[in-house]
Amino acid sequence: MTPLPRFYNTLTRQVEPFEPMDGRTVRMYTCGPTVHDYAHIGNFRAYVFEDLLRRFLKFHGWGVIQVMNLTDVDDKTIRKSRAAGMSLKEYTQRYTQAFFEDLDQLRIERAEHYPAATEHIPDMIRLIERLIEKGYAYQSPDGSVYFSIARFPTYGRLARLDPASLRPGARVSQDEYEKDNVADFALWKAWDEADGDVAWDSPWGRGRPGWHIECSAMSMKYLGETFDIHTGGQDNIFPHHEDEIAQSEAATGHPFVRFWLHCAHLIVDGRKMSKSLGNFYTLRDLLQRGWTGREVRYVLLTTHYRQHLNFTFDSLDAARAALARLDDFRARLDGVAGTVPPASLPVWAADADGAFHEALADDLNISAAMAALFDVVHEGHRAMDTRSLPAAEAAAVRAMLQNWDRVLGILRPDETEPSPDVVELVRRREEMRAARQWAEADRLRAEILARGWTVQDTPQGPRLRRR
RNA sequence: GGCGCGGUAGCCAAGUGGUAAGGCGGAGGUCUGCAAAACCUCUAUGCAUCGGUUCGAUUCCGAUCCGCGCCUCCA
Repeated sequence: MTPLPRFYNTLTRQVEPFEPMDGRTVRMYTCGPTVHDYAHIGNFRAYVFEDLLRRFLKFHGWGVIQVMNLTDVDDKTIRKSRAAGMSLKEYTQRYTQAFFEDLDQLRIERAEHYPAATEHIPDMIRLIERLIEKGYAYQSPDGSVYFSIARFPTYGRLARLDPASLRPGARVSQDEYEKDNVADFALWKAWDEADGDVAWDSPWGRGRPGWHIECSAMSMKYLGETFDIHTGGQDNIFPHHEDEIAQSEAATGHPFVRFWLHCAHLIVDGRKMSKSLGNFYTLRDLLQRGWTGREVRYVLLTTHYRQHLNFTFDSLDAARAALARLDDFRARLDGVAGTVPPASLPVWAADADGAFHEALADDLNISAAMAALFDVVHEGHRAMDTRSLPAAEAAAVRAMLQNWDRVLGILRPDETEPSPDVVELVRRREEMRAARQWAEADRLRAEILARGWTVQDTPQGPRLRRR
């Protein structure tokens, strides 16, 4: 009955029907943050996309086991923690906590596992040992270990890159002469002075893991050697995900991941976000400017994930207006439905329900899903205008929207209560209105507005709305 | 240079080989003490440009122009 979801698989560059391997539970891995600073809205675009994916898979009826890694050891975390005079752990814990606070603001559901790299060093070491045993990795004189891409013939398949054409780029560091091939990548990095006291013992001496190996070790630990979905930003396709495939499949001999889903980048005012352009925003920056996490979520959510998202303050304005409309509709629906038990859906709502599910099943076509949502708002208002929406049907529509919000995560309003003085102003305005003292009533309305609330006079009495 | 993505109304953004969803914004009207919200009407003879295929293309093919991403550790 329900349509099988179809997703665009980077591996095949095609939209393919998706079903979990075991038919019931989707196992997915999502590349998480490097906890060296507050995450920016470009990062959160990816996490909101992954949240939509996870919520939709559940909405569709499957279980989900999602793993998101926390990279808490790398060049940046080491450098910044030392600059701050803090231990690595102390430093990364601060930003890990900030990350989870931001996730809550954006209404991003928690994954089942958030493994930290530093807590899985033994898993990584074992994986590297397997690769050495099988001849896919070699130790360099300084004690680093590299993966030999020459030993892995399908290297470059995901990114569609020809390994032979890979040339050293500007960012290749000085110590790379240790490698057999410039495109070989580090599995284990021998300690050097810049690492300070950050080091673990290994069969190859003291050092720390390379970046890619954590994702292979932790994903396979929690999800098995072959799992359903791996996601990330498209900038991770190469080299990160390419390298994950190489080291994982070389070690296990099995396919690593069935579906690779990548989201496109976010740009701001038509340009790449950068500190020098002054268009670089963290979520905290936007909250400080008075935007809500819900509004930011709306903007990040409602552009299809494979489309470049142009983030602007105009788009936040539009989000605020659209959410206000949704809130007004919901409030009106509540007024009609009351506490009556739901009946069956009116035809227009049942149609929209089907369209909503089908839209998301079509590679997460959020635009079409939102169109279905606004069709419901429109038809619902029309029905209520003509008093042709019985309470039981209104209750059914309300229940349907609550169900949709399991996927969208935007319909539930923020709980903001007016302060007692605003409530008092509203009460006095009602008195003035009852006494037909329009000038005074209007003055009070202006005063209420100045305090951030709009008053709507409805048949059920005055209704307050933020801003 | 290699690989890839995109150019649809004022802004954002779906989509289809048969004649352009939706959101924001704007104009007029209904309702309202006045508003707000809602509702009604209007807001792309055209989907970067030029060719081609076709009965018919925004949708397929080719070329051109413009914008963007990745090419070794940025979601």
